[in-house]
Amino acid sequence: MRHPAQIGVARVLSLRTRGSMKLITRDTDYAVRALCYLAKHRERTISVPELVKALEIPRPFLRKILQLLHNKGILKAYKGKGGGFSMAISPGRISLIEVMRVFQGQFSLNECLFKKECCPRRYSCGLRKKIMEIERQALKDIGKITIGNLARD
Amino acid sequence: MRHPAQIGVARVLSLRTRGSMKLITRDTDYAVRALCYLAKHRERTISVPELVKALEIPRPFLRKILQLLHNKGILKAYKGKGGGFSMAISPGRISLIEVMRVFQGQFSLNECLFKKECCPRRYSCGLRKKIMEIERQALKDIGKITIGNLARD
DNA sequence: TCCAAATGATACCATAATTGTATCATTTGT
DNA sequence: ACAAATGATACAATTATGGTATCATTTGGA
Repeated sequence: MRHPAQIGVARVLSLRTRGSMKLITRDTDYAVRALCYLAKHRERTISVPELVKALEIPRPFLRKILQLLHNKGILKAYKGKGGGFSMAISPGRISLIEVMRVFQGQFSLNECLFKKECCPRRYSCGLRKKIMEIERQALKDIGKITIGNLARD
Repeated sequence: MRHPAQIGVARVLSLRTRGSMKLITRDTDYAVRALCYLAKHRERTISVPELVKALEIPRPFLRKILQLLHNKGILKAYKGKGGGFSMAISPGRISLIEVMRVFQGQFSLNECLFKKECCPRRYSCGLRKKIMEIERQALKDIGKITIGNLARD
């Protein structure tokens, strides 16, 4: 009679140890903070130094983030002395999902499933349908969250 | 009169270019494939070589994945000639979420929000609540998908 | 008994993503 | 003219991802 090999005690086999799936990366997070700040002070033009002070985000990183938001048309930018950034769109019309897309790319639950027509794996189409439905719903919900909402606390 | 700086044309500022958020990583995907195969042949013990042939997954990587599934108590392992792996639990009781947790760690939409009590950022509690609700729902849905489901196609 | 075939444990490694820094050019208000 | 701001872009450190490789151990069977 054959018996299964014993299960080891708390031995960590690595292969993803400390990781934890995070849907929102740091740059998205910073971007949201900055956008909220700008949304709360729409009357003024806000400079990077001010944002750095208020939000405690590393300066060069924040600059890059703001530049990208500007290039994407989400912010207006004013160069020169007294310059800075301001919202280019109403905060209520900027959803979290858009910000996520700027910094994290398109959403796709599992790349593997999308390569090759309908995937050579038998199981995948079933999984794909279900997963896509979940994704669709989550996107819809995240889409409802706007900078406007968040800025109002 | 001051006017906003112009928006550049299709200039890519890097800071996440080709990335696309994927919720299911390759090892989870491989694990699911392997589990489905095992689920479909519960009567037998399946060896790595057989799985490699059937699923076209790189051998050493698959071995590591199976070992981890074994250590987590999801698979039974038989050493020695004629050995291999088999399900330790009913496929219907292994949900996708568990497999994801094994390979991708705990789910957490945004780490930043969880560090420091309730976060020094004003906006975050609002965001956190909404995001957590979305997360909760998605987890619930993913939890409903089991290896049993998937193996049945 | 010995060997081949299997897993167990673990160390290593290449590439890409993440999270930044640093620098120089340009614009603009005073 | 100068200082203060953004624009563009190159570089860099750390971690995650997706693997390889190696040696030890177990086990069935000739």
